Amino acid sequence: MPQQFYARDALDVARDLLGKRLCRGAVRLRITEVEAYRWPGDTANHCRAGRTRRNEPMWGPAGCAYVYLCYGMHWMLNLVTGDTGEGAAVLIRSAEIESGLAIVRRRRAGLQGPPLCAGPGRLAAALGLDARFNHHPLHVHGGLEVCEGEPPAAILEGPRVGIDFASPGDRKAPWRLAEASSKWVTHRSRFQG
DNA sequence: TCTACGATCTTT
DNA sequence: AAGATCGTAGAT
Repeated sequence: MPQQFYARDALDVARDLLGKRLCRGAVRLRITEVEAYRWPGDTANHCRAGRTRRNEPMWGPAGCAYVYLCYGMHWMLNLVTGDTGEGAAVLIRSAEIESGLAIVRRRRAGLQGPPLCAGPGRLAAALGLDARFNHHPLHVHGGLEVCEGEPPAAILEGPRVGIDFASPGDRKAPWRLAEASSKWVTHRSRFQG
């Protein structure tokens, strides 16, 4: 996807990322679940308190990766959105493995059992991501990139996961999006009927 | 420096 | 319901 694709409101980018393909070498994943961290005023957003060393990529140009370590053990992949100077991003939470299953299994050697690619920690592990991918431009060919794909027929919308510290309004905001028909979605019961 | 805690995942 | 496990942020 061109850089322009990412230079919009995180919620719009999140919706359009569903069904797109996330590729690194032979590993190709179809995105099934995402979360938008918007700007400004989103109290769940890592940038809520301004610029810090960790959230640096989020203030930079759209289309770059924001990769950070969560709970001391899981890498999270975010794609920076909006204009430079705004702190917004989309967290990629789950995907379906379209190719490169053997490589993904190898990378997940330390973890156990299926599902292989549901949940943001597993997804980053499947792609073999770590701090080296922080700031990586997704819109540049080669390395890690996002390619065209078929959009989902129906989309589920619900509150984001793991943000109990945010304001009541932001905790309720339906900014987690998922492909309704996909098996590769976490916390299904938390979506509206 | 010091310390509390987190956009998770697994097993119980 | 809780443990693994460590970088970050805000306070000192």
